[in-house]
This record gives sequence, C-alpha cells and structure tokens, in this order.
Amino acid sequence: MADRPRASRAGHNPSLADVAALAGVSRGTVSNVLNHPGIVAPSTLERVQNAIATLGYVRNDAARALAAGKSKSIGFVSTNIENSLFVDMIHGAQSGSRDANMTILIGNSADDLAQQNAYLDLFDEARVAGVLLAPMEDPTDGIKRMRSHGRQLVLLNYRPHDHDCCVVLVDNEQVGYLAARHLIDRGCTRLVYLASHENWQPVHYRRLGVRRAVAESGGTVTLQEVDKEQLDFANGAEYAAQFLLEPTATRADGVVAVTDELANGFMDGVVRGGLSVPRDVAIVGCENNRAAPRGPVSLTTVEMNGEAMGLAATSLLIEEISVPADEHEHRVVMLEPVLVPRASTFGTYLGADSSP
Amino acid sequence: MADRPRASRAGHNPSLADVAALAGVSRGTVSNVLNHPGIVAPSTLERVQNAIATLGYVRNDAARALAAGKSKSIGFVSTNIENSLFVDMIHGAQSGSRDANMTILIGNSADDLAQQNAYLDLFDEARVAGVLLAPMEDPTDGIKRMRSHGRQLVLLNYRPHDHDCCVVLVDNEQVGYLAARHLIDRGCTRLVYLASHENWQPVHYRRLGVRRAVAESGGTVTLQEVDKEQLDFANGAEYAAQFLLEPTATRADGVVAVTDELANGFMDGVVRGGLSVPRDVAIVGCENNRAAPRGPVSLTTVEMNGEAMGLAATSLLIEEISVPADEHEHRVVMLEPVLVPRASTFGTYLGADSSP
DNA sequence: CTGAAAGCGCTTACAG
DNA sequence: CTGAAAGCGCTTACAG
Repeated sequence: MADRPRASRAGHNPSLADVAALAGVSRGTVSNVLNHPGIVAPSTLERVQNAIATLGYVRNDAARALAAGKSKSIGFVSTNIENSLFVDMIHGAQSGSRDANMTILIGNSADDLAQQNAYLDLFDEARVAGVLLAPMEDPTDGIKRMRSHGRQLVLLNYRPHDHDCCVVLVDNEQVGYLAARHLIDRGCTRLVYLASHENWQPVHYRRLGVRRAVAESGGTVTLQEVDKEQLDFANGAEYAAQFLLEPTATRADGVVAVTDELANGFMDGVVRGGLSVPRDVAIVGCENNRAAPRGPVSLTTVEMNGEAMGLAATSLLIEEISVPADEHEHRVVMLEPVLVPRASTFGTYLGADSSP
Repeated sequence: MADRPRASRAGHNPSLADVAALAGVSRGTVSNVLNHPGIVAPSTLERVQNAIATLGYVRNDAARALAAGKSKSIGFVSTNIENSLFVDMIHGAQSGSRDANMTILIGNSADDLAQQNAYLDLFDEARVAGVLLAPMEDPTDGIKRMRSHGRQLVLLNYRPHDHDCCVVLVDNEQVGYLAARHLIDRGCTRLVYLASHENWQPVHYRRLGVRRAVAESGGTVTLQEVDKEQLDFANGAEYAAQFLLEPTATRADGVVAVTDELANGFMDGVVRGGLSVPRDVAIVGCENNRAAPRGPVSLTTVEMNGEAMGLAATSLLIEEISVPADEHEHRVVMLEPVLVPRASTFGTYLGADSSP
C-alpha cells in the first residue's frame, strides 16, 4: 500500500504497468483493453477498467506512437487564421477527421515562411499521420522536405509546380471570371481589376478570369488593371482616394477587387467620398470572408467554400495514409466557386440585400 | 552499401542509430550533438552533422519525449478561433513561447464542450509541457482532470470558482463600466444593456459594470436590461426591429451591447430603419473584434487586449513548468480594458472617426 | 570528450 | 483469452 502510485504527483503519472499490477494482469492485456476491448474477457475488462479509473490512468501518447509506429494526429499548417477562409478550411478538416477518429492539430504560420517551416518540422518530428498545408509562397522546399521523409502531405489552395502531392484547389480563374462576368451582366462597361503584383497565385489566376470575361464581351467592355502594394483595407481606401479624382464620365463603373478586404476598403473610401454604391460604381470582392457583408454596403463576392476544401483535403490525406505508397496516385481536386450577390452590385444600402 | 537506410522510404525514416553507424560514433554521441552540441569535439560534431544531412535524419519526437520525459509543446485549447479575440490570444501565446523555444499547438473546440474535452485529453495524452485554456462554460471538470494528472494549466478569460490554477483575465466589470460611462459622458441619459442570460461570465461582469456607471449618475440616468437568446448579429438586428417601434421620446439614446457582433447587428438594423447613429442612438460594443469598425458606422468598443492575455498566460505557464510544484503559487493576472472611441458615439458616418 | 547500458511507456506478434 | 518478451527510437547518468 505504501508505494501505490499517486495519480496526483506532477511529472509522475501512473503507467500502464501500474494499471496491470493493480488489476493483476499483464501489460499486454491492459494494452488490449485500451486498443481491442472486443477480444478481452468481460470480467478482465471490468477489472482493468476499474484499475484505470481508480488510478486516473492516462495513456502516454508518445510511448503509444513510438511502439505502434503511427500517430492519430494530423497537422494543419495554415497561412493565417485571421482570414476566415482558413478558419473554414480548419472546420472542414476537423469534421473530416472526426469520422476517421483522428485529431487536427493547428499550426498558425501567421503569414511567416519561417514559422511555416518550423511547424512543418515540428509535425515531421512528431511523426504525425499526415500534414495539411495551406501555404505561403513559396512552399516548395518545405513540401520537398516532407515528401523526402516519406511524410504524407496534402496542399490546399496552392497549385504546385510539380505534382508530387495531392492538391485541393478552388478554380481561381473561375473566381475572377464570375466576378467580372457578374459586373458585365449588371451593365458595367468600364471595369477595374484591383489587385497586386503576382507574388500570390490567386491574384494571377483571378486576373486571367477577369480578362476572359472582358474578352467575351467582344470589345464593348474595357479593363484597367490596378496593382497595389498590399491586399488590405488601407490599400483599397488608398485607391478610392485616387478614384475619386478621376473624371466621372470616364472612370470605372465596376470594380473587381481580388480580396474582400481590399474591396471593403475601396467601398469605404468611395462612400465616404460621397459616391453611391452600386449606382456610381459596383463592387465585387473575392473569397466571401466573414467580414464581407459588413461594409457600408453589403459586399457581393465569390465564395471559395473553404469548409469543402478542408473536408476534401482531409479525405485525400486519410486515403493516402491508409494505402501503401505505391498504390497511391496523387490527385488534384478542383472545386467550383460560387457568386454571392449582395447589395454592392444590386441596389443601395437601404434596399434589399440580393434582389435586383 | 546495399542496406544503407533509405531516407525516402515512407514509414521508415532513418533513426539516430543509422546516423551513429554512418558517422562511426555511439548513439549517445549523436544525441549529444542534437541536444548539447557544445560538449562534443568539433571534428566529431562535423562528422555527425554530415551523417545527419546525408541521411535526411529527422528526430523522432515521440521517442525524444518518452526518453526525456518532457515535451517542448504547449497545447492551446481555444473556444472559437472565429472570434478574433481568441486569435489575438493565440498570437500572444505564440510570441511568448518563441523565446522559451516552445511551440504552440492549437486545438479549436469550436464552442463545443465535447471537443474542448477531447483536445484536453489529447494534450494530456501527449504529455505536453502545459496547457492554455480559453474555455467554454463550464470547464471545471476538464480543469480538475488536468490538474489531478499533474498537468500544468493556465486559464484565459474565465474566472474559476476555486483557484487551483493560474488565471489571466480582463476586468470585465470595468469593460461594462467604461462602455456605459462613455455613453453617459457623451450625454446619454436612457441606457440599454443589450446582452443575454447569464450563462457566459462576461455577460454577468459587464452587466455589473454598466450598473455601477449608471448608479454613479445618481439617478439622472436610467438603465433597461434587454436579454436576447444569442449574442450574434441576427439577435442585434432583431432587437433593432423592436427598438424602431418604441416612441422616439422615451426610447434609449445609448446602447451598450455585450459583444461587437450584437452591437453591429443592432446598428445595422437601426440604420436600415432610418435612424442616425449616434445622433438618434449611440452604440458601444465590447471586445474590439476585427469586424467592429466595419459596420455602417464605425463601432466604439472596449479593447480586451487578447494578445497581452496570451502573452501573460504563456509567461505564467512557462514559469509554473520550470519550478517545482511545491514552490509554485497560482496567480491571477487581471488586465485593464481600454475604451476605443469611434464614430458610433462620436459623429456621423461621413464625419471623422474619433473626434467629438 | 565518448561509449555501453539501462530505461522511458507503450504495442505487437507469438505461444499457449 | 492471456502472458512473456522483444522492440519502437530516443536520453541520461555513469564510467573511463
């Protein structure tokens, strides 16, 4: 009695051996009640479970992972959890992993490549079952490193140059197309694509889509491409100031902004400057971020369906994990974006949100 | 040569023993170059590092943690990463842990008590160095379980009934006080406290603060308390609809909403209903969420300083970890909130943001 | 400064 | 259905 293990002593948790001793069985049997309760005799089961309860035993996952040679965790390295698109992806990943009885561990790289690599290494060392990566530019090194260690990795929202992993994408060309096409359908003839230099893939592909929509118009619609330094609210407002100085007759009547933040900054600026949205200028954002509908005029935008991306990526990963490496073939899943019409293209602030 | 370990074979990463063999040293020495490079001879160091590089060796953290008996990870179980307040806390925790050379692993409980407990258990099994918990109501069971296993845990933004752990709080009574006091200073005499039933601690404490500010007025200010079901945008808009029906002469001229979302929903509703903010009714939110300034009128609110909370909590945790249990005394850190004045109490949408 | 050996706490065939 | 034994990949005193 004197040396019965004490559950409450910090740094010294009861071990499986303690449970075995108390229950009067072998360690293998305790392991079996933990992992294959079906194959142990009911009376033994009960005895062991009682021992577990009275000792407050908690399995040591490091030992489990080491002995079993596999982990039940999936690491999700996300660019920036401040962006609701990534939060949606995380939600999707969480629900996708729940069924497979796995857990999502989140590493927030906060738009910092060094932190992204640090989390990748951490998950590598932790020998997680697999890694979900919604990366920064350019993740190539990190991806190569993971794959060369035989670690499974699925990429989200990034189109790699060489396809040595599964990828889940939204068709960003289509995102740009839908946004521009919607403005044209609403009667806009002088469009602006408000974006930044091409160091971010979606900027590039959405641009192509905008151009395609304009090209389809057969010359009746013009396109001006404006590139700011950043894609945030302040840069949108900055462009608004410039926009307000342009002659009314010739300035754009429709703006596709490559992010919702940029769109809302622009909208905020022009509304403060006395313009009416969408009468004077219609605005479409991209990504349908949580904050998108909260501007002075509710923002029309294009839904990326982050939750579906997270779910799809998790399915691909779990499938890849559960199949021998040589039977797996990498796949690219391309999801379709959806236009979400709101007041910034369909009426005034005080009017209805989404009816013409 | 034939059986040199292959770095690229999935599921079979090179081990420390492989490195030792290739470098012609013992495993203990490899371990030393990994953990105490200072005590190994330069020539040996180089030889081992080369072996590590050519093999693409990655340390198995499960084995490391098991042998060393400690982890370099801190688990952060957060209520809901959709709320920017918690994202701020995570940022604070990340910067606080970086100096200590530890890593934050995030578990998003998504407002679900079962998931919160699942992550707590996961981190318990992982024997993380410590746990940061920004909890739901009521986390008592989970906390008890952690502590009974000797696991260090620091609570954020929640005031436990019995202080068996360190806690970091913002003075929520003061949050309510600042909000109401500000409205009174601006000349409001008929206040509403827009909140919900008391199942969430901040609702309770902020209410006390609002009452204190009203009481200080010595009877010149009245207070009506309105309790909705939820604290989101829709419930705010719902109250706006009701508000618009009240007689102009007697309805409130100042509203303290217990969350920014609720405040913005209310604001959206009354502005759509034709009222002017703050002329007809001034509004203050709480928490200074990322979306707070994005309403039709930029929202005055009270800053919780989530980043400072995360930082403080991490410091407390790291201190607790590094000290023998019997030398540690649990502490409560109470941070002061700060009023952030914006247009919803200080002018009109088209006017300046924060000048009277 | 380095090596040999024990041990961390589990799981997994393998007998029986 | 259960036990004995080996082993997962590290770290940590301890000698030398």
